[in-house]
Amino acid sequence: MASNRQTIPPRARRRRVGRPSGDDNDLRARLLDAAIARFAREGIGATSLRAVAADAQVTPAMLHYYFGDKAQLTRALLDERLVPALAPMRARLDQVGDDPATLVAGFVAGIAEIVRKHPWLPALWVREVLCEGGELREALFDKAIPQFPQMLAQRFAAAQKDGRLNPAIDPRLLVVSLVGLTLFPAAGAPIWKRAFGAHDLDANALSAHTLALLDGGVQPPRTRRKSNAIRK
Amino acid sequence: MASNRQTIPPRARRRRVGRPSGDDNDLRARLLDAAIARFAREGIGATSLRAVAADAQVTPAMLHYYFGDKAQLTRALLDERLVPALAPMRARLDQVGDDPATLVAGFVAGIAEIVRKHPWLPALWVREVLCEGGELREALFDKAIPQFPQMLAQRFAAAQKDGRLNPAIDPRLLVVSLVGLTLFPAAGAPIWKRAFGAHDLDANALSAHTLALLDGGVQPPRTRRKSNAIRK
DNA sequence: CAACTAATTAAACAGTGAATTAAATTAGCT
DNA sequence: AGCTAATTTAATTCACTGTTTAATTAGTTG
Repeated sequence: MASNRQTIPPRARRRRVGRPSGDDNDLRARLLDAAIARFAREGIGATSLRAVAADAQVTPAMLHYYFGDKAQLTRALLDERLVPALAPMRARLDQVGDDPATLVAGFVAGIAEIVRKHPWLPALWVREVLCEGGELREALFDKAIPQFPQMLAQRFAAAQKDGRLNPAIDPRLLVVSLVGLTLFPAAGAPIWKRAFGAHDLDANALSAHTLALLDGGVQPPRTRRKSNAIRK
Repeated sequence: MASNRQTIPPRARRRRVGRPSGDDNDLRARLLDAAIARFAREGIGATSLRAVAADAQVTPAMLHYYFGDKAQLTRALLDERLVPALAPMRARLDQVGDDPATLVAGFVAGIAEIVRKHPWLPALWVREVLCEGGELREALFDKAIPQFPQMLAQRFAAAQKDGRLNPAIDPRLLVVSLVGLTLFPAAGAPIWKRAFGAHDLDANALSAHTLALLDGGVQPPRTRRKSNAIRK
């Protein structure tokens, strides 16, 4: 809403009409970058192609030239940005063994790496996957993470059968909890950093905390067996 | 009191013009209900007053009559729905003591109760508080939860000093983790229920799982201290 | 160097649906 | 009978949106 007054074009940064000279050969990638940044910040539905074009200092017609229409742009974003961003996680989890502790550690580290490399991802995930009616939810169900959560849950369940996982937790919900302890804090970082004034907490601190919580829970090592405040 | 609520007269889908007969005196509350449901499903920005009015089987002009404009409707929603919905949590946490275990259990139970009573809340929270640019974020910072997270974090920090909290976790991030383990799974329930086909998992199962995870972490009780001797 | 192709902007097109307001209509209350 | 409260109808106002066509310029090639 606020950034849409372009009737007076800034004289400085204005391209001449016609084919430009020089090497602007990765413009398509720049358009994708601009689009994904806007989509993450405002949501796909609320983002106009004009805004994306303005961010990339280009006219809306360029988006049509490179992508056709908005749906195809979104699809390109999914295929060329989101799916590749998530891909390393699968490889990583295939490498670590079947032990729950290493699986969990691998997941936490994997999300941390993804978030570090693609800062737009948590917000986009929340908006377009977590929210009902998000435009990427169905697509991700179909192609990106076909049976990824199920695979994780099954490995947890197998470990639980072998007595290598806390028997009181649910293997499927553990996957949900892992997302809630990694992607969710990443998406909410602006909030809690401000709420706590916690500018000393970086990604490493978050990972360490999360791993400690997942490893031992809230109680201190000593009183684990004696204090049965939450014992069924 | 509830004589003429949502029981639509089968013949008259459309109301007649002019003041209606009978006691339709809780219409304002019904408008708020319709609005909050839409806002949670589609987001405030994407919801038209027309849609809200249609849901309540009323014309858009009624919304103007009762609330003025959209901003005032949103404000009313915040004051009369969201804040009261969150209020019991504070009372609950004042009752349980300062022990981290009871605090955590109280928080989990408190969120579960809120979600049960107000099913729209998780989605609305995600959309309008968690997402950047959410229309309720600033308002909540100002009035609803003024120092609520800080208070929790301080109580955790104090307990940690006394050795009653796992020293490897961060008291502030523990608050974040708690939200990620409760509100987030509630908001994402449609996703994971579908992903896992987990229709056997209800709110109780979720609470039990979460408490178990927070209490002991992922590892089974016996093998906690880096032992690979699997005791059965 | 002429012709063709690629990249780009400018400007128009064709809708859409939004919030809000004014006025008319009906019911209840004194 | 008349005032007030609660509704709907219909009009007003208008900001944008995605998309397309045509013009313009730069490289490329024969």
